[in-house]
Amino acid sequence: MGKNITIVDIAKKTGLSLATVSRALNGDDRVREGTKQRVLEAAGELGYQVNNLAKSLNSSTTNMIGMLIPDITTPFYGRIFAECEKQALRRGYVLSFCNSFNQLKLETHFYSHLLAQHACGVIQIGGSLDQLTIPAALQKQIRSTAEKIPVITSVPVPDTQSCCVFVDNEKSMRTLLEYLISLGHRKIALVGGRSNVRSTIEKRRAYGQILKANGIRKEIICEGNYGQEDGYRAVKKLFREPDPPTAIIAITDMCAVGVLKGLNEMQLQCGRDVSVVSFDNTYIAEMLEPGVTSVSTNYEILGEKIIDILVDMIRNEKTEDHLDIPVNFSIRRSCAPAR
Amino acid sequence: MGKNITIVDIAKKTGLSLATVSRALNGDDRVREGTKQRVLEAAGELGYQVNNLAKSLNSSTTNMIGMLIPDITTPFYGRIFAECEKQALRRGYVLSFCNSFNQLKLETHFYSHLLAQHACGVIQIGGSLDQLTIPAALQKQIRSTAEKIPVITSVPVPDTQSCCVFVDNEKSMRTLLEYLISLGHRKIALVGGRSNVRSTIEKRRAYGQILKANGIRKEIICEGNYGQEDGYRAVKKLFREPDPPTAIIAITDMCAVGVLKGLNEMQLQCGRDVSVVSFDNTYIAEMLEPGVTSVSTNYEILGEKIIDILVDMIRNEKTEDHLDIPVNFSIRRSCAPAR
DNA sequence: TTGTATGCGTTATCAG
DNA sequence: CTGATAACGCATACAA
Repeated sequence: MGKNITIVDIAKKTGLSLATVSRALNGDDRVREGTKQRVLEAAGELGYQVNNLAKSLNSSTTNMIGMLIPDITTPFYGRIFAECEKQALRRGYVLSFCNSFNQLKLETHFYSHLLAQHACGVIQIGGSLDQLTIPAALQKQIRSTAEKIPVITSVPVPDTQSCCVFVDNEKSMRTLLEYLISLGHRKIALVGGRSNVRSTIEKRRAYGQILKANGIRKEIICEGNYGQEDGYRAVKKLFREPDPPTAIIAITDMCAVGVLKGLNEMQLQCGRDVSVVSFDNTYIAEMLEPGVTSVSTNYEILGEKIIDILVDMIRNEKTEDHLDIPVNFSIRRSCAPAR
Repeated sequence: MGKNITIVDIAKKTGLSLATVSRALNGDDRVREGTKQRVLEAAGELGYQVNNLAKSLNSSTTNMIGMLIPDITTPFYGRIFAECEKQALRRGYVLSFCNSFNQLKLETHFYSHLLAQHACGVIQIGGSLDQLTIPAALQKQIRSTAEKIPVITSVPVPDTQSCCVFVDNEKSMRTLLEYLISLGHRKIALVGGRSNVRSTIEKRRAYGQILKANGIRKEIICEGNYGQEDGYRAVKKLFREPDPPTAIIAITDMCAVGVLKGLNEMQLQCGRDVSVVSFDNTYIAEMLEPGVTSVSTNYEILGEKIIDILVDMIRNEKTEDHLDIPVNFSIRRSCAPAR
């Protein structure tokens, strides 16, 4: 590993000063075209590589945005990440990313890391943030981080300058329910989801309100988690009891997978005997047989909004206070009129 | 945004010198326990945050490893990434990651970025690397990068110091084929995959050799891509012709999804009329109905090896030259004896 | 248009 | 054990 090549070397080689070389390299106007060429040429010959560390240290600013997500192997979060990355690149920023796996320690650690690296902004989606009461340690970390750099969270954090880009769970739930009700369903179960997770709570609240508004008394809620097993277990239970639902709302696409497995085992046909819909509208919903009708926020727009707002904050510009992200609703073959 | 708090501030507050503060902060032995406490306390009170930029600039070393992957939203690459991240964190390194989307420009750009950030190592899996002849621009970039920092690739790059951690496609194919043959199948189709992708070429070569070794003449190869549509299309075509296969090997789990859809439409039952297996063994294979028998390298071990070797290279230690990563074979309900 | 000198926050070297 | 000072590579205010 030979010595690093720096602008000093270029200066020597060209006989110019550091300042001129620096300016030429950064496309400063006030440098003669000829000199600029000389510098660029010398840089190429020497195999010069900028050192962003020095650059950032000097300017005390980077183009790195941190992104904290529970689990990127999940199609839902994976998609959100990919959209954010795309937008960030477009705006000249780089995303530095970390799986939190819902571990508080990893989360707070990542915030410190970002601060140490002088990231120019942070995005956290889900994780411990989703708990009904955000852990004090995380709250504190976010608070102190937000004093230095812009922070965007998927859930509002009290007493903080962080900005919340929220997903409208009420609207999604309304979309699903109105669809099912329009098909004549009145016994509709909501399957999966923990009662200490904010988004689930919001969905359940909307579920209750909308049912009531439509004159439906019966709420069927199956507590669980967000995976395949949870949908499976719920179905098994629901259809062993008398008066089972005619339609099922799965809390995630993965949960719907289990629902379909369960129905299948019980010789019930999805899309004929029982209607199934789900949240998240990832490729999983499309992949199933039959394809499952599913709803989510529009991922492209979500990613765009998140990055737009963050970049606005970074550049100290005005930023939208209200945002209305449209819903992505795909009707597939998993539903039929109630009989 | 108030002024940054640095060790200078701590030095002032404690009346110590910069050097001592620095040492105390880094847990240097040769500093009195009492002073250390004073420093730590002051740091806490001031809300001091290390500046890794300065640190790295000075030591000209970071703990950041770059990882370049085609598309992280894919369960296959997502899993590999997650395993690498886990191992990297365990070893005290941070992964900086970029989706290449198979775009040459993004790839070379990412290499420059990593060099500029003084990453301590790079991992590239797939992408343009998978093309039969690696694009010259990428090859050049890898070559010059590998002169400065360790590089690990999923495919050997000629004339380079980069290290290749390869996946044994032959072994995987053998596992699948021997299983099918042991069930009595002799008309086995290989569905999906482009003929200019190295891993596919390797799989096809193994497919041909193993069939021949078992006295099977007939090779049925359906060119395509790696998605759902490709499996679907292939099945439609295969079963419209006379003498269709009794077993299908899908080039990926996603491809198997399409295969199942196609069979379903043609009233053929997977796991009874036709046997289906696939590569990658991601949760997709498990999710399908019926679950699809699938094979892959062991992801945990792959991630571990990759990071172990890279870290060895970073620390200039000896590194394994040969690595034998075991195969992950899950038998599910998608196969039956040939009739 | 170009050059000089200084600082960004740390660590390392050399002296006490 | 502790302190002063010089790097690390770059950008910029100020001077020419």
